[in-house]
Amino acid sequence: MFDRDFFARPVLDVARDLVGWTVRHGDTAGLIVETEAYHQDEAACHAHVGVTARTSTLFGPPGLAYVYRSYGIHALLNVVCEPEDVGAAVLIRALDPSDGLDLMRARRRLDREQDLCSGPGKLTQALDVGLHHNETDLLGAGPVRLEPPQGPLPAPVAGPRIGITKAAELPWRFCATGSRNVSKPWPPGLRETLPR
DNA sequence: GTATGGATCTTCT
DNA sequence: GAAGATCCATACA
Repeated sequence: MFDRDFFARPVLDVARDLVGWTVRHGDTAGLIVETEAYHQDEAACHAHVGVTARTSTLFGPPGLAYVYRSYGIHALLNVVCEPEDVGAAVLIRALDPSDGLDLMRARRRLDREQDLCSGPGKLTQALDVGLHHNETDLLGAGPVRLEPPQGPLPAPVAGPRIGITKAAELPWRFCATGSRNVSKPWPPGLRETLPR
């Protein structure tokens, strides 16, 4: 078992350390291979505007899910980080599918493993995560759960975030080396992160 | 292989 | 009324 303090740490550290964890919902699960950090101090974060009906989850207890609709179509899954009253979260951007592949294929109406969870909107569809999971606990009490990695992991690489227009220069995207299931190929000149 | 545009809806102005 | 942390089908090279 792990503790809520893990998620109360700086969001950049949590984003880096979550690479290699497992997200599980029912019979489907996958290994996290890509994350991005968002913090209220930078403009790309929803919490940047302060506490509203939409963003209140981000200021809640660490370890909760923040799920919102993107482009009117997709549900995106985040993990709330930093102490309560600080608006920050880690976006889960891609998984290596590990359990329930056939169920994922049925939900995604696709065959190729590489296409099942290689994007933030894809993985929520594959795992059947929806807006009703917003504010549920990811630490074992809710239907969607995070599980820590079994053994030591290689340090992920860091680079700029994807699909945003504000604060796009910050290198707050973290990616597992060697996975083919990332949402977008890594740019040249990738950087090793500091050891965990 | 890359490029483009449509789908669709919550939130805030 | 516009913007947006996306995905996919289609068009072209």
